[in-house]
Amino acid sequence: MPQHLIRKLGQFTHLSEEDRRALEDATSRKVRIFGAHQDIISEGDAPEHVNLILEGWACRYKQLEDGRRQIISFFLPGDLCDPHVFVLREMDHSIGTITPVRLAEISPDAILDLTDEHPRITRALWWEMLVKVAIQREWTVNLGQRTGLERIGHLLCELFIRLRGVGLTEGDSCLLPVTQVELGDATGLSNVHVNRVLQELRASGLIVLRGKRLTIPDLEALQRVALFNANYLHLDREGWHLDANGPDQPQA
Amino acid sequence: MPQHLIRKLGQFTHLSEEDRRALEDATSRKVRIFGAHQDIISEGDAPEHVNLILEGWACRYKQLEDGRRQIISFFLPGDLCDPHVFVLREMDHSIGTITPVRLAEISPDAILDLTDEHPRITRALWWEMLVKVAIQREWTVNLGQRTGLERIGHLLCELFIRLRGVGLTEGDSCLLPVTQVELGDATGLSNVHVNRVLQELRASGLIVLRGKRLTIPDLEALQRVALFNANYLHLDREGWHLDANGPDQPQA
DNA sequence: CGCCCGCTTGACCCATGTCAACGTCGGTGG
DNA sequence: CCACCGACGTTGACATGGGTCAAGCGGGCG
Repeated sequence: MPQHLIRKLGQFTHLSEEDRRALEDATSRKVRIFGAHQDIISEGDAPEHVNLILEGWACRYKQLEDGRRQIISFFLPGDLCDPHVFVLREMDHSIGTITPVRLAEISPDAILDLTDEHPRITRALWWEMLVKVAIQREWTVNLGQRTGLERIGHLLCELFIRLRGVGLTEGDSCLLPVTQVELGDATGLSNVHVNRVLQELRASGLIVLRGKRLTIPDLEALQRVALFNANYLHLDREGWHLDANGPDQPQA
Repeated sequence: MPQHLIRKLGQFTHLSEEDRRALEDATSRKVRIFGAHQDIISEGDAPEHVNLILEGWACRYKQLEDGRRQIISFFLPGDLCDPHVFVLREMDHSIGTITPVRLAEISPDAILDLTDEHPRITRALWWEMLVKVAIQREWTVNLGQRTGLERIGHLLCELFIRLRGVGLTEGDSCLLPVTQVELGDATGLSNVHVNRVLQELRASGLIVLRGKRLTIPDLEALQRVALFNANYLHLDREGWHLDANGPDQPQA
């Protein structure tokens, strides 16, 4: 079931067969289905379990009193929503679906069991959490310093590379099931301006975007115009040096 | 020594005398001094220890190739820089001082000892980390959705409340040792525009800012114009419900 | 005493927002 | 099977928040 999560964590460290089984076990107890544009948990609610996205896209967002809305981050398949929020009493933001979503609910206890018994999983979950925070920092830079064109380009690079990490790209293309309004909510731009920026990216051949399919013919070129540096995604098998079994452990 | 940290964690949970001693012990091994505008650690470096700010202000920042700079967050006295970064191989951003800074270097091992032996400290550090991430999310909203006036107002509210949490306010005022350029780097505005916004806040009586001293005569009023909601700081003694000693434990 | 850094102000400009209309496509019901 | 509808995308005209450039100012420090 949680192939995407396992594949993602595999970018950081090597997981044993038993690690995988433990992950499968912990994430198959309770599965829930949501339609598009539904709240999974709302601001003010008490967080009760950790959610693992199995399929579909979701996002964190925050709505201001006057209706302005900011998408704070995207959740893709394989993403965990806050392994440790239950330390806090209530949510300060909402998590909602973008597409229909299938997710696994994991109890705090199951997370504790998992990490108690499996040091590699523990470290891998740490890595996944630290990367998530690094992404949040990068969004701060994106919104604070980059132009509209750079913001959209940067976001597209990030999403493509994250999707690739969970096996959801085909060659140089992937599905991008978000509307232009949602891209605007994520980048702090109006939908009209998002549209114009997309036209510009298309016209310069940096992207092909038809319907929900995004193709990036030359990822490096797009990275260059968006000032995108992937270092914040920490993708270079960093965990191997911490892995007690060493990098020589054969891949299953 | 680490009064500010202890005071801050006390907003979340009750720490025993012994917890405090352990904190004092772990944070007094190695103290370092930095001048203003120096890097504590630079992008690309390998993180080696956790830094606790004892005195002075610092910030995370990221510099784009063309010179644009974004301040990603502020570190105030009592703030820890990333209790767990050492899982990652290299820094994807820099941490630099704003004023002269005195900080304690804590080794990863010391953190592990601390958390192994002291469950309340563990939970309190979790809380402090989760709040830090929540602040990062709020900055995303700030930069993405708020106007210049709201951004600056929001930042001032946040800083004031955080300083109050570590005992660094006097009544309705505090020290604000940052230049207008730095405020601009944090809010994604030009220094010129920051200046005009500050004038406007002054003119409307919402702030008094002379030299490095900031006074907020009516914090609620400022919160209102900045659309500031303090829920993301999770300040309401949330930890008491988790504290084995219960809320009835007498305050030292 | 003089210099430099940070603050302030004015004039002008541009990226992006707003408003409004129109196009297009997929789904639904008659 | 067609007509309609609503959501999303596209386009143009115009407005504006905030950026840029440039000059002046004031005070703390060498």
